[in-house]
Amino acid sequence: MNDSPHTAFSSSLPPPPATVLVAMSGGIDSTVAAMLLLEQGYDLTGVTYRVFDNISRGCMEKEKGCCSVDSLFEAKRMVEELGFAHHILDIRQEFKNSVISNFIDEYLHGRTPNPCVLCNSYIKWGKLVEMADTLGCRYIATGHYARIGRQDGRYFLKKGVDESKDQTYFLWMLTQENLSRTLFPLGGLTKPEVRKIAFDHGYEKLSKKTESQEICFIPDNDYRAFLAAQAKDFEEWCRPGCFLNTAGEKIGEHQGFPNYTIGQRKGLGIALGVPMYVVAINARENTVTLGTKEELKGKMCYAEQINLMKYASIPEGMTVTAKIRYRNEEATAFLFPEAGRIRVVFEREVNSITPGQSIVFYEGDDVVGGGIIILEL
RNA sequence: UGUCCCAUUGUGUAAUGGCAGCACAGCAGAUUUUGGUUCUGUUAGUCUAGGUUCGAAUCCUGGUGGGACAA
Repeated sequence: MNDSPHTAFSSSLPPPPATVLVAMSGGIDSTVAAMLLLEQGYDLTGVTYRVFDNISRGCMEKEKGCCSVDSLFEAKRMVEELGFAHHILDIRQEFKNSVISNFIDEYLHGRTPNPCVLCNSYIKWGKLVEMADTLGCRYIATGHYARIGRQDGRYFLKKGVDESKDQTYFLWMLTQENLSRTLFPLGGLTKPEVRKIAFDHGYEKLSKKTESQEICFIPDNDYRAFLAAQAKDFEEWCRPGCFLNTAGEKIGEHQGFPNYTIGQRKGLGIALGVPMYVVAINARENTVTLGTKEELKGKMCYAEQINLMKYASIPEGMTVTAKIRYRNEEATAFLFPEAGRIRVVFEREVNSITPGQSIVFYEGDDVVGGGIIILEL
């Protein structure tokens, strides 16, 4: 705690000066990250993505989402003040073809996607590395609250020191190549410390900026309306169907399975005297099964699209703590590698295991790896 | 057609002559770089027309609607 913000991370960084491509969102985190790198003597170039055209969707809400056109100008202005080169990279087409199309496709298959995970891997780091190579930058940097560890020739993520802001859950898909070139200047800092740095540098307004939130390409936060507007033949997919109980009996009518997600309680419009939650979605049958909080619990799942970090392979029965959604407590789990996937058995039952969401495995602060949850083979 | 029973917020239920309450649903806010969860706040009701009473969801009479038994 007595470490100054600067020495807190300098020991793990390569000796400056080195060239760094820093992703600037216009928010406080990436801006402070850039400030810290500058003070360390790095040679910076900034880049801001234009991922989605919010203006064309009639939404000009201020300071909403990391990717609004508004924050784009904010980022450019910041970089000008800090005094290094800045590029705007228009990747709307790639973003639409990867992140958004996957988002829609997952919902139409009855799963619940996590677009941030894909975006980090495909867009943020994918494009960052590409651009760093083009510009001849050795490193890339972002304002995430995460750290990087190294062991036996492998790179892995470590949780940010500020556990309440830890963002490793969204970064499990990063490759060894990604990690080997990444700097996280904020990994050793807490959010209040970051705000103070911004304040001390004279950026009072920035220091009080609210957190970005919601899905960045859905500014009004209504993903159901977004699906209806963007998904091809949505009416074909989204038809009223049966709410079932866990015994398979009809207990009501739903508004189309893509409108629901596992664990959902609000918006069911069904009153049974006790809270009911979505416990299963069957896209093929167009049924949505409801159950009590107790019936929401589960003890195992599979993880696919595995990305390993700390170790090259997972020993049979390895004990880890697993996180099945952001801001959830980790749960002790045992891993059993199978062909192309991992079977995950939880020590105790956990709530609402949701197909499509990420599961991330930890060993203390270290990220062992992660995958996408599926329940049935 | 005869007899009996029932009717309270969107739903299910408490209150037996004395401030209509609870759960679920709904709505709003807080939290949150995904969806959801969670927390806090909140809207809304005595089927209808009369009568008894200081006072009626509650007792009496008619009506309406639903159910059961009888045929």
